[in-house]
Amino acid sequence: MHLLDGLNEMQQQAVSTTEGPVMVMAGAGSGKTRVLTHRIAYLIEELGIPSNQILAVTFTNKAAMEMKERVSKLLDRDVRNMWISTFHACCVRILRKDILYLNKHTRDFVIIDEEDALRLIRDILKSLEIDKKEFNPKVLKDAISKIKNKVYIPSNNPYTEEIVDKVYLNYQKVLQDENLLDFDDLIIMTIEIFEKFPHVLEYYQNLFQYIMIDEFQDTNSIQYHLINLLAQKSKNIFVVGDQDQSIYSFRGARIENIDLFQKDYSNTKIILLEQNYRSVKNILNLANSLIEKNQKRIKKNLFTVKTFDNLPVYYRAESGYAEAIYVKEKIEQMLNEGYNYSDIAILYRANAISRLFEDIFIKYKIPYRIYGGVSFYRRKEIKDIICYLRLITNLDCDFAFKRIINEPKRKIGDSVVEKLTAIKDQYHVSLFAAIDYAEGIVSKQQLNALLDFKFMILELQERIEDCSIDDFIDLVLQRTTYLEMLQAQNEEGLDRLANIYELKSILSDVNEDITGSNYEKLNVFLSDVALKTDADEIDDKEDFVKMMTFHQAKGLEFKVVFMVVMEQGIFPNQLIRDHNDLEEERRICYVGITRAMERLFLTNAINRRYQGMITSNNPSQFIKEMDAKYLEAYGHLNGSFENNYTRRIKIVADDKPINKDYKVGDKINHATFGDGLVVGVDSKNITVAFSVQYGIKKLVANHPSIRKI
DNA sequence: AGGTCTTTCCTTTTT
DNA sequence: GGAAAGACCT
Repeated sequence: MHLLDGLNEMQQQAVSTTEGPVMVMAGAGSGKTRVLTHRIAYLIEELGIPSNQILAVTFTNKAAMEMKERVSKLLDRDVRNMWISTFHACCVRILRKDILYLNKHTRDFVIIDEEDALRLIRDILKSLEIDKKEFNPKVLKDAISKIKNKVYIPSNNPYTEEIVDKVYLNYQKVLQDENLLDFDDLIIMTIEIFEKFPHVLEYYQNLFQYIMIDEFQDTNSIQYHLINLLAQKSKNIFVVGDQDQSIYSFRGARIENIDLFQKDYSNTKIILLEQNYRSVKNILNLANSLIEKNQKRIKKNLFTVKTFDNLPVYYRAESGYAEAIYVKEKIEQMLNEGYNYSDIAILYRANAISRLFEDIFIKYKIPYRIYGGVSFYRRKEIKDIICYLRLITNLDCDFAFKRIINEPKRKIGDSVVEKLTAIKDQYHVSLFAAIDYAEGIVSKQQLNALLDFKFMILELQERIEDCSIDDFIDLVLQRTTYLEMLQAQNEEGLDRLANIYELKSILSDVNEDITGSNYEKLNVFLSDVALKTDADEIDDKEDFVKMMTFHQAKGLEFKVVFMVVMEQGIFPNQLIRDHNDLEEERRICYVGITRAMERLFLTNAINRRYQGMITSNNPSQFIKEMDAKYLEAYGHLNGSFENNYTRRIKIVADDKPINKDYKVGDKINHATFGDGLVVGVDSKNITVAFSVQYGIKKLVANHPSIRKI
């Protein structure tokens, strides 16, 4: 049975235990994706389960895509129509079919992202005349999301329930009126249909004979509720998770679901995957020694057979700049040792940290790519063009209308939109249709601008089938004068235009993949564009260093990992409130370490510029918590905080001397003995005269505690 | 309505 | 330090 070949005993068990509830506790790098993909293939090939009766849920598009690809390879056939997707995409697929039951939205609802939602909240605050200085829209949005996700809200929040409720109700009303759904709604509405219309639920319960959930430790309450509903009938539910890698609790993820699952499914079979196939011993031991400091966890015994002589390295630089230089030098060293740029990843706690390293990499011509930050589909110009396409394909889409009515500027400002909104409310029409009632309400000039806009959109609508959908972008760009606006902006405009051309090439793929009229093609594309996050797909062909946050690195692996800016206040972050938060930060650190296969570098600096200020942070407490015998430490290890612990870590001479070629008469500084004068030099050592207190010492010349001054 | 100066705010963020 | 929202001026 080839699907079990090459799997260890536990993995085979996980693949072949198909009936009833199963929970797999899969440590980092223990081959859980392998198990999941083989299990799907096993169900289809060995048990003859129809491929559309299996539901596999992942957390990222990337993970879903990877899983589909691997299953497709195992089965040697097209799996495009299988239910392998994220929670949200799965719900969208259900809602596009069944949302009419709720009688609130139509099937062509528009999904809005977080930024769009925030925009709506700001508008609502304005209309309710609530001061946004007093009530931060972002906090309100989070509060609303927490209500929707049924997450407990601490009672000490200054946001009186009254205000939150008021904004919440208005927000929901706007969403319904404008046929919009936010990310939370996708899950909630699906549950609502299932609970109100049992025959719909039954349909899906019968459809999904086998359900599999990846990254189970990161499911939140309603997601858990959803899969519970679906699995009620077959009880063939298979979840894979690792509590030590739960790093999304700030978004409502509940590790408790692991316990809950075992209670809700009393006959759960538990399978432990404890062999790590990714990291060498020293790295795994280091990770284990750290995560043991978490009290709230079940001990496990993750082991590896991979050995390697190198120890993970800790380096404390003098400044953020020096830290980046060190990383650059180590990258060069790794290249000499035979690694490629693409084997190397720089991981950090916050996106803003990438900048310093970026500057150095540009200067020294190290090819790199930053993942995350502002993702492609969130860029202003992309959203603008998408909203043009939305309005053209659906004139009633007020949300799109508001975004682009004055972009590029056509002298239709807020006051005009307010007037149109009043007309809309009075006649119960869309904003676009409200233009027809605007005569006499807006000035003559404004009316003309509105009519120009109207005819422009109508004309584009008529010409939609005239060319391929990607070429239609050019038409939109020209006719709306968006192109003209960008061309007037020099460099920035060119960047934005390049992004739009990128969108165009994505659309040309859509053009080939989907059959039907342009109108239909665009509708398919637009229907779930909000769910797309990374057009920045990893391109393995090119050779570059990857830079990303720890969160983004989850599920990935790299031969060489740099964990940078390991400083107290940044990581763990200063905003943590309690012990639970600290444990989550520690798990983030654990996730970071366990991404590394062969080489690991932890770095930080004594001083750095951060958020416009010069700050000096202590080394991250996590460094101190790691078992020192798995670390080699270099650099500026002096200072009261560290004296304590430098004793605990091995200080070994750096393979590259920081200061070389001393000669008699040089002034140097030693970490412990202070300033001194070189009085003698031989092949390896220097003799230095320090202050009376320390006298004359013979020292290893390239020792990291010595530097030239 | 739109340009420019000034103030404010900064975690993480699979969807 | 730098983006983004807000205030102020034209």
